[in-house]
Amino acid sequence: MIEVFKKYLHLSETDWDIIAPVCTMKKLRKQQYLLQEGDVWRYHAFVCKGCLRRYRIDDKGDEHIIQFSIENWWAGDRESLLNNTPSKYNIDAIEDTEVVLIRNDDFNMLCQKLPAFNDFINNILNRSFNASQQRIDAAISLNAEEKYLHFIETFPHLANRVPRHMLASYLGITPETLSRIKNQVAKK
Amino acid sequence: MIEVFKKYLHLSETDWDIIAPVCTMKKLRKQQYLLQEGDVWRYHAFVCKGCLRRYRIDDKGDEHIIQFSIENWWAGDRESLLNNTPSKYNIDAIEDTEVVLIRNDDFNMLCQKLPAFNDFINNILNRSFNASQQRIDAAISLNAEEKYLHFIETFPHLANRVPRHMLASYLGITPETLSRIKNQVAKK
DNA sequence: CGATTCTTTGAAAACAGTCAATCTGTGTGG
DNA sequence: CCACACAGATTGACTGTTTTCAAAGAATCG
Repeated sequence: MIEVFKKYLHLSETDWDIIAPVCTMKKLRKQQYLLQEGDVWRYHAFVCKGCLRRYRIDDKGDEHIIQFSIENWWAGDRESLLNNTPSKYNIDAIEDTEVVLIRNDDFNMLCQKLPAFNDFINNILNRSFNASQQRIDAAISLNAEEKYLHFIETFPHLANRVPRHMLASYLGITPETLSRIKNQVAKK
Repeated sequence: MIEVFKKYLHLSETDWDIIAPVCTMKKLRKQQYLLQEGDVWRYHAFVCKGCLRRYRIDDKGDEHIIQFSIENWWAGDRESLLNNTPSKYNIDAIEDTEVVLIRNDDFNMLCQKLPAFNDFINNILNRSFNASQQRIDAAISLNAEEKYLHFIETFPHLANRVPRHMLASYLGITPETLSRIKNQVAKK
């Protein structure tokens, strides 16, 4: 559980004495919500095991997946967290999942007290930022087939782990199109 | 020039005594490059006046605009900056533009010495991050017409300021499609 | 004013989406 | 443990949207 967290974030034991008390372990069953549209998100969530998805439901009732979060990544809704506004997203578990939750004020305290923690977090933020820039690039530059190929190249592990219709939603194409593309690609 | 920078970032005069020496003013003519593909980006650039675009050129020679930066926003390539790698982007001026440049090490020094500066930067980063999340959402959820409407709603000022073919590139559609959509929308 | 670049328009082709039917696999309850 | 139900995946035929290519108009800049 929290061992995973520890393993990933290399800090001294005394640092951990500060971190541990503000951490809450949460287990999610497949399909279970971590956040529902309309609620305000107040945490930072570190995924120790499993896989989460963050998605929006549009006027027509269609789901659009903004993000997948697997082990060793963070999940949540920064927008809701920072602005104290109701979230427009849902977050739920694609697999049985375990997360560490840290309340926002505790989190800020950790960033202030522990420079190593702060650096760690900044590093993650920067990588996330770069990742979203690349996703924008892919979304505006590539056609459906290229988007699929780009995805399996960038996240080879995820492609088999995520249900196809969710992958389609993430890529911004229909499940039917994705299915046809997969066939087409397989033939080559 | 730097007055604009001052006006936007509210700090004491003694703080400014620290900031001013590490700032370089740079004027760019329309069309002039701030960064070219292959170069390593080593600065943080604050736009005082004008408008920049960051774009990538794909294998077919087509441009894809990742970002516009207008007054009071930052520009640059974080990926190149943080990883010390050659940039895959070009940045150039859409209008005559004035930017303040701060070298990365100076910038980090400012963040450390001046908490107010650090907060200011973090705030910008967070807002940029949220903006890119929303752009991803739009890119995967909307059709061409909706993308256009979403843009002029989100950035009403920019729509008239940016050449159409660049707006098309930013939205991930062709100039022809954008032209037709505009007509169609105007009729309603 | 002339040249270049940008924008618009039209027609055809390529692409992706929709709808409906079938197939597959998984899990649940009898 | 089997059979059934259900959700997800695939396939086909069709529709609609977007791109492509080519040409003609506008706008801009030297």
